[in-house]
Amino acid sequence: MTTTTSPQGRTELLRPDGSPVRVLVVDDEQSITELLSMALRYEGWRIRSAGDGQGAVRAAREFRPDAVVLDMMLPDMDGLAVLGRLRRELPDVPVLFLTAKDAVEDRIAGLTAGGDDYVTKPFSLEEVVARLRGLIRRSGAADRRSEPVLVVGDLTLDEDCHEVARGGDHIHLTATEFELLRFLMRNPRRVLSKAQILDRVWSYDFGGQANVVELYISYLRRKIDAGREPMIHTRRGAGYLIKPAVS
Amino acid sequence: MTTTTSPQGRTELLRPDGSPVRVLVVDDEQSITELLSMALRYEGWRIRSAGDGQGAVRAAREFRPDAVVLDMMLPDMDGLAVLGRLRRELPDVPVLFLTAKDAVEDRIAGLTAGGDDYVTKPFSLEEVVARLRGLIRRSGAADRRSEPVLVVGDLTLDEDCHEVARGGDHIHLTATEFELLRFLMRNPRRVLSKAQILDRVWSYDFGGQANVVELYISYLRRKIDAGREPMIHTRRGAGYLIKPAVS
DNA sequence: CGCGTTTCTCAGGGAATTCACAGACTTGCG
DNA sequence: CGCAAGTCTGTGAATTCCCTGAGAAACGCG
Repeated sequence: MTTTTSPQGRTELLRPDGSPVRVLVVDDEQSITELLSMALRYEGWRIRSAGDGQGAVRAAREFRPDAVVLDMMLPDMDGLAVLGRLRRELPDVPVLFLTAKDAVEDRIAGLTAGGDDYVTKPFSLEEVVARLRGLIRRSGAADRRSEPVLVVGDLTLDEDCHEVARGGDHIHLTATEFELLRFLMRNPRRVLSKAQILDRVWSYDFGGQANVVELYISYLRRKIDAGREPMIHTRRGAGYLIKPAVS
Repeated sequence: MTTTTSPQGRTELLRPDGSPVRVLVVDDEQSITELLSMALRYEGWRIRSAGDGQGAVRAAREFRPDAVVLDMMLPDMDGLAVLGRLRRELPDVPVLFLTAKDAVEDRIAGLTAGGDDYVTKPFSLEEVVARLRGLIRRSGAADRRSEPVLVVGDLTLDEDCHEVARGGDHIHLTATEFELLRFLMRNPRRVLSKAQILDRVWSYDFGGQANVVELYISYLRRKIDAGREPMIHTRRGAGYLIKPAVS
């Protein structure tokens, strides 16, 4: 796969032949498949969705996806059975498991040994997209040149090892801070509204106050902009944006 | 999509084949659909409107719009249900949600996640048009060349990062000032009456004095024309216009 | 289980923004 | 020249928006 720059200025993954990456989404809750389809389409990927094991296998056969998002709780088949059938259709395709938080983690842990990955419900879209990008990038067909490091000015964020540094100084971020910064850095120089940020960085069932965003922006500023030329800017009444400090 | 310049000097979005962009407007208040239809037609777009979920789905099927404006409060169906049905008809079409101001915190969750956007009622037409243009521009079908930067003389306005500069000097504007300037710059060399400006830049339920326009023009002049060749001109008894300073 | 870390709510304070009002000024015209 | 309509802008009040400290609750790890 190679990367190109979309009209939005974001980089998207492509297959070696230049066609878009194909992702199959399998979940029985339609609201989830819709949410995921929408978000993944926006990444520039081609999406097919299925609501049960039967449909998943059928879709796998004819759609030939490059990656699969698979809920482990399906109505008609055991998750493992579905996985087995999928594997027979698509031996080398990476799978991102969706699982309930309290589900037996060791069983999943065993499954991910082959290079697959998983996220727990309720997830944030940034998380799903990031893991999927990682899986696709690392899967055999992926172009190795596609970079896992985001750079804006002297600020760098490594999606692989979850490390952030500004001007050489390493910066420790919590999980939420990291995701927020990643979202900002994947959309440099663009104003992002608090609603957009909330929808993307917080999990889909978050029902809290929108001012967590303000709070976490404030945390990020303390760690990233402290004593330096600020990179995170407020556009009053519109949102926030990150851009290189031109000074 | 490509951009062309109309005889009046405005740039409009077009589809790749040169036909006008199609937008579906869904709202149960007829006054709103009429207001929006009128404003969006003026952008050179082809408009269809629907007053309920049923009609929206039907219209989506046969009209095949490039974007949808969707009120989340419809009489016959839940907004999310309508959204789901629309998504099945038009998987890749961006949606601009209309929502009551106090409902924002409620359940916008996930709505803007796919690159969609929303505005709160009461909205200003400039806001709706601008967001819609943004959505259409960023949607897959958009022409890569369509620029998010307005230029008049040495004055530039970037709609993505909400930045304005004249002759290289960065200028800070408030939200209202920004929208007013955007409206002026999208209609360069054309006289805009105070009534037009009020209808376009202020929200449709604004009940104040008409001289806010004068006030904000005065603010803009202080920031943009201060100590330079003026670009904002008064046509006494007619309105205002912006044009490059020829000096 | 216990402790440190992380996430999030709440509320106060401060600053920016919006807008009304009123008086000064400008322009066109009789 | 003087008037009237139209326009400009200083002042100030109300409001909105944003930032951040403090602390409660949830989490994670040994």
